[in-house]
Amino acid sequence: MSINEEIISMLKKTVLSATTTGRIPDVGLLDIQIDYPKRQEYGNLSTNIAFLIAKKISTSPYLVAQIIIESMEKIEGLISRVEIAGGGFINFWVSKERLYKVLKEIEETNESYGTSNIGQGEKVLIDFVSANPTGPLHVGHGRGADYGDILANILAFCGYKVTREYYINDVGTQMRTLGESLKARYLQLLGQDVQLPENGYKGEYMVEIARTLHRQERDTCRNEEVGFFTNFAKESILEDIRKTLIDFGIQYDSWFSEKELYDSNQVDEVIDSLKKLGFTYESEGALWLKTTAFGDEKDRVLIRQNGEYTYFAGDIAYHKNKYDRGYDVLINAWGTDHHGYIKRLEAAMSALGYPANNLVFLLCQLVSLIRDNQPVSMSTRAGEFVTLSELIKEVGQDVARFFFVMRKMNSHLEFDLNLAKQSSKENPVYYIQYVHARTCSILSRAKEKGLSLNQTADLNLLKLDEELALIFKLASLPQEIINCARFYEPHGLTAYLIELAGIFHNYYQHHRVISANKELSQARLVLVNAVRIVIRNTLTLLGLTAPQRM
RNA sequence: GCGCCUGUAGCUCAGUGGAUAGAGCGUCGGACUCCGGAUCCGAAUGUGGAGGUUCGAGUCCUCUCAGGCGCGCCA
Repeated sequence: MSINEEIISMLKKTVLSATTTGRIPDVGLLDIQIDYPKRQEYGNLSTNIAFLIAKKISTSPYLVAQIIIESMEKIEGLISRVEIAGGGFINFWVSKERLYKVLKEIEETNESYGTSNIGQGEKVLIDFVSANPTGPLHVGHGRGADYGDILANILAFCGYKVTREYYINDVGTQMRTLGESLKARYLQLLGQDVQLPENGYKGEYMVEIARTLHRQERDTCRNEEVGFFTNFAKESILEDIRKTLIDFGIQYDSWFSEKELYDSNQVDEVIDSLKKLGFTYESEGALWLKTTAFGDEKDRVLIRQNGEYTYFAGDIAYHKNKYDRGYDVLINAWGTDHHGYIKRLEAAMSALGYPANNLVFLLCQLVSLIRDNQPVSMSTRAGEFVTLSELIKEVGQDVARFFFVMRKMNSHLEFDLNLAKQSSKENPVYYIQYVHARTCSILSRAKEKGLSLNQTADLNLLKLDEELALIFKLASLPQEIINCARFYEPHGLTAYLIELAGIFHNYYQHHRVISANKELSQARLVLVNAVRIVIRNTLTLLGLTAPQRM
């Protein structure tokens, strides 16, 4: 049990006993909150429980707090001091013994320190990036990629069974346009005077693909159908996307093709089901789904007048397929430009009788790139966007990943290339990674001097305020991770790392780890090692490297 | 016009309805002959606006102003 859990359990017991002895009336269930106070003189943790109770029974929070403290069912070795402050806050100081236990725990659990089991083995499928295979990933996709991957890491750490999936939109008009564009570029290489189609893909990468095709097949493809070119373009682009994601440190468990949904009749089947359920109708030559019956603004088309299926039709089949594969939670990490699409998909799934509340939509706001205080144009049509792989090349994988996840996903991200690159030494990524390198360096230095990590080190020697604050910060990692998982917000971990790094650097600057005092040195080495483990585990969750040297 | 998101320090942004609103960058001034100076210490500047809810509001509600995105038988 974590310290927070122990305190909550202690408070629950206390309230129960105060109720049974009649000192407090029965107030029912309480949502007890444990806070981290902002000021050191308020202790390590605080609770507002007295305010909650006082409100229900209309009395003074201070009085309630007093009663709670007097009837406190103390847990042995957990708390060293309790105080009332600010008119009703109850502040706790965690005992040294409890903190030393955390150090032991970190050492023993090592790579798995910070894990929890709030997921209880629930199966989660997270669909992220899923950019159309019509061009290279750009910077905006990078944010979604980073976010989805880190979220998957965090959920897995919290006991969920996570699958990362990429949904490939490989049917429809855009695919035809893609094939036509490649064919035009290819024929141009053969010296023919051919124009790109009107909404064709103008990017330079299409010329590259045409060159590759020409290199492989010479002029033998000149009479091939568009479908041939579509396929060739799709495969080369997907290969490029896959490679870019690997360069970014991201591996998918599954690549799911929309085309296969059609080929295996799953789209027709799902439309049949919807028809039988009576949620469809025909109008103006098209087939509509009554999404308004489930709160959508207007009904949506499934099959167009010209007989083609909409993207929506395929997506319903896709989500049905995901449920049928046995996933409990379906997470869709999309760009904010898809938000209008959520209602209709929820409506469709409700119509089919699937639990809509297991559908989770997480929207990443857009990214704008800034260079030399000027916005960088990222128009896809003109083919002048900055690709993700260019960004990785320019600022490095770690910096790119950290910058993407540093902000809340529903705020816009301004990615300042100059800041990320030129002032890289002032960069928070390095600030954090430096802690890792430094701890590694201290440990190896200690080893040279014949001081090794020792199970029997006397941790009681760690009694400086800075040391206890540092350990307490290490102790809060599991809870930090749980909070991130619960709200699907990984950016909290970046803040955690910056704070932890600050505390450590400060400590290091003012106190020697390795000194003439052998016992003290050994105790401090245990602390340093614990910092190393926590930093490394958290960096790993964020998809970042933990360098031993820099 | 309607819907979603965002307005917090000079800039980029944190901030479970809780106590004196915090970081980084930038600016200015300092630090051990020492385990890594990619470090540390110190200084300054504040919630777009108006109401409301309550013991308490950056956080919740209403209105308003400003910016972004979306409102296809595109994907």
